[in-house]
Amino acid sequence: MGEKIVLIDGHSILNRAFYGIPDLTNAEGLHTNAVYGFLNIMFKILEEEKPGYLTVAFDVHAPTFRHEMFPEYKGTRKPMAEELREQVPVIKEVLTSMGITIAECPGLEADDILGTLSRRCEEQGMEVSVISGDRDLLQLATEHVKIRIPKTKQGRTEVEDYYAKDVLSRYQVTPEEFIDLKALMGDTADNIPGVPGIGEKTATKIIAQYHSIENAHDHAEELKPPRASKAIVEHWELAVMSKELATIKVDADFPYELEGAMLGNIFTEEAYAYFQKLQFKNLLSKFDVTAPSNKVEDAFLEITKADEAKKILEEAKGAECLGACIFKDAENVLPLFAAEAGIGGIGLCYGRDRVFCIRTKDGIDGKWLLEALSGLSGSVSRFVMFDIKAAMEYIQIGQKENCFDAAVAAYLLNPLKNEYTYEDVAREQLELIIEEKSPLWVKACYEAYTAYEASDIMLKKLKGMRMDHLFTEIEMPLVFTLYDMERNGVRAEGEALKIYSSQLGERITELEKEIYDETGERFNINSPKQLGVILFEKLKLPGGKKTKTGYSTAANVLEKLAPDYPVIHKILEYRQYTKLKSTYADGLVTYIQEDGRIHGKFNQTITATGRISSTEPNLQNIPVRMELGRLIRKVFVPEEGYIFLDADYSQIELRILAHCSGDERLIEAYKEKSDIHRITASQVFHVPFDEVTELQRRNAKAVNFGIVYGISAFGLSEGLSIGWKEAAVYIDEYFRTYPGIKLFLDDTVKHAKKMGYVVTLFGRRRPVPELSSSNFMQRSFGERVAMNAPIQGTAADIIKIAMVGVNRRLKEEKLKSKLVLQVHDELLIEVYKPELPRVQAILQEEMEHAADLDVPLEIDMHTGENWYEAK
DNA sequence: TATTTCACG
DNA sequence: ACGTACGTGAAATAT
Repeated sequence: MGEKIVLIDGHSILNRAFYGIPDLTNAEGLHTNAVYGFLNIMFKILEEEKPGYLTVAFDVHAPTFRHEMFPEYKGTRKPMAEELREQVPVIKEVLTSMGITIAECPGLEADDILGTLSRRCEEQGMEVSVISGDRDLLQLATEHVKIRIPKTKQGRTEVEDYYAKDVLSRYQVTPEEFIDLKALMGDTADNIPGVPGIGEKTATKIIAQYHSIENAHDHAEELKPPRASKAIVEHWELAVMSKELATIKVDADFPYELEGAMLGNIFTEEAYAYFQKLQFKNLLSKFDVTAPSNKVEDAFLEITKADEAKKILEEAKGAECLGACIFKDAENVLPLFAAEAGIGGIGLCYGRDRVFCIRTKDGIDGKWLLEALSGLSGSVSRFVMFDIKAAMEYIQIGQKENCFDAAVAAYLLNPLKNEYTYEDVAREQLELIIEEKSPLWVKACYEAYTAYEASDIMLKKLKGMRMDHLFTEIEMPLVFTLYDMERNGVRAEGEALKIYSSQLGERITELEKEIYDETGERFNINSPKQLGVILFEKLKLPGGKKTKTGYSTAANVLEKLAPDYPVIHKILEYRQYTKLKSTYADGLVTYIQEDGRIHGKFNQTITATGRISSTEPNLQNIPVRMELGRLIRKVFVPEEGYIFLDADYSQIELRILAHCSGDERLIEAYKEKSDIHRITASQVFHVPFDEVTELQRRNAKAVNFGIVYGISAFGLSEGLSIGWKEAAVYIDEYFRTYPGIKLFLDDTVKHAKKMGYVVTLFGRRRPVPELSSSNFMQRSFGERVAMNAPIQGTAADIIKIAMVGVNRRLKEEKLKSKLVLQVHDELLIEVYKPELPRVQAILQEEMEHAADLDVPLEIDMHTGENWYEAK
């Protein structure tokens, strides 16, 4: 067998990747999904084929036509989406950086290049694989030329392979005849007209029998459907022209050196840098080259001697700015012992040539080192770290006012990213690429250096974006508030959870049995796949497909589809119980620590809107809506002598909307009465307040929700289970009633489209890149985001202010009561009983006065011996 | 690792 | 013609 070459249809694969992969952008806002998808397909093919040669063909973008004589059939093509267009030069650069040959030639389409190259290579005795998303290429298939069509199914790419015989068995025509097939049936995507009235079926029949349009034309009288017979004679010229259009050149004349297409190492340093810039993290693992060394690194020093460490720590005292990090002893230590071993060392930077990693070795004790760092944090003018809250497990912060959390700053600059590591910040703020395989001590130096060097840059950017106040006065103080809250934790009764769990377990077993009886089969009820088959195929329930992998068995779908089947209710009940058992009863016990409390994490750099998120465990989604689940809250209890005090804002988001829009009627409504949904119903439906029906109130409530989510008739109709048109009427009536809201929302979207981002009352930004998408769905999503983010974000700002205020007051007034939970618009405080009146006053003041709006901020407050009672 | 479902605001 | 409500996280199953 001869040498192997892979030929890729550049635009076709890029196009496939673009539509097959959800939108991706790198830090600079450059769209990268098509490039990413292209590379994935290419790597997959290369791994499979291991070819000796590779070439990627592109069309030249100057206005050239494959067939100059029929330009009208090429001129109607839709313009390429801008998000895709901008990726074309990128993929070319990336390929070039990998030393991959790009073939393009003015006047020639990629198809013709591929056809000609495949023919030339085959003639030299090579095996050829042509990769394209375009079935036109099938005409090139031979015994040695394989056409490969990748399909992105459910995120994975599968490839359909066609040698000549495969084309025959799939389409009943040879590759050569495939051209004639196309000529008859036409191809709208490629602007090949074909013969009117002849579709795929007829065309296949004709070509399979007569092998060419010419022969078919000669035997026109015999052609089977008389309709086709007539058509082929009548439109003979069109058929000939179509054939010409459909024919790919295999003898084009353009320069090409096979030697240049030989595959060397494609994982070059240059390519590595590109991949980093494009943020193709999981593709970086394919590289085993080392990136070029950076100059800053030359100044880094590893310190292992105690006296040197002492000198440095002394020198760092009183520095203008100190960047620091703490790292664990990661290398070659079993996890079991790692905790015992403590830390591996610290990174320090207080000048561009003052970058050190001090390791805990021989004479350097971890505890001593951490104490020294604690001291430094109080002596320097600015103390910078990534994730100070996490660092506080190891050090005590000297003065909180001078702290700068680089991760939090980076989050404010762009809240859409997944993580805020020093590597990311180094790349984005310092244009510094850190080699993944660097030794641990070098990484520590980089982290400290990045903290030191980027803090100023980021602060300037925050100032420029008017977020310096948000950062210094809200987010940084919040770091310490969250730390306190995590440390406090919340007490939970493990025994009660276990009892609850076993009770659920009993009912689950019962339900399981009943479900098996009624379906006549034992299966895994938790498997949507198995359940779907049982319900929709075996029991033949009405309804059908929903998700891309099969049937949807989501509760709302099942409820709507088959409310009359008792099995359905059993299954939904089963779901409810298993959810409660696994996620809450069993899930929570594992988090109870020796002190009887759960110390969950509250994350400050996760959400796109500015909200806090809760993990390990998530304490922000403890059941409350259903009584059965709500019971779980009884296991959350204060310690002896304490009582829970819970306060939540009353409709904070709608109040924010009232304030921001300045809509007079809504503002008036809030100044008067408290049942806002009823007022809305009364005003929207033009009925007296006291005569509003339950249904009207419910509808008004849904509309209020919809407004906050970024209203759409479709969404509202889903939420209310009503028709699309009816929902549109509600929205229309709502906007007629509150014209200020409509104006405000329109304005917000307009601003977002112009500026690319939206802002909260306190200056927090959320970029909305989806607004510039050419995809309708994405763009609509962007519009809803633009309407929702300022409202949800402002609510987040306000409760953050309240949290900081409450926590500060509790500490200032030396109270024993402590903040234990935040659930977006709700705070839970464990109150030392004698302090209850004082704490109630503090909570009320700090929450209601966190912001000064045109409408009052009201809270509902309750006490209780557990969380169930306090809500 | 991705998908589905469901808990919360 | 397109096909969704906004923001999260955990567990279980499928791949």
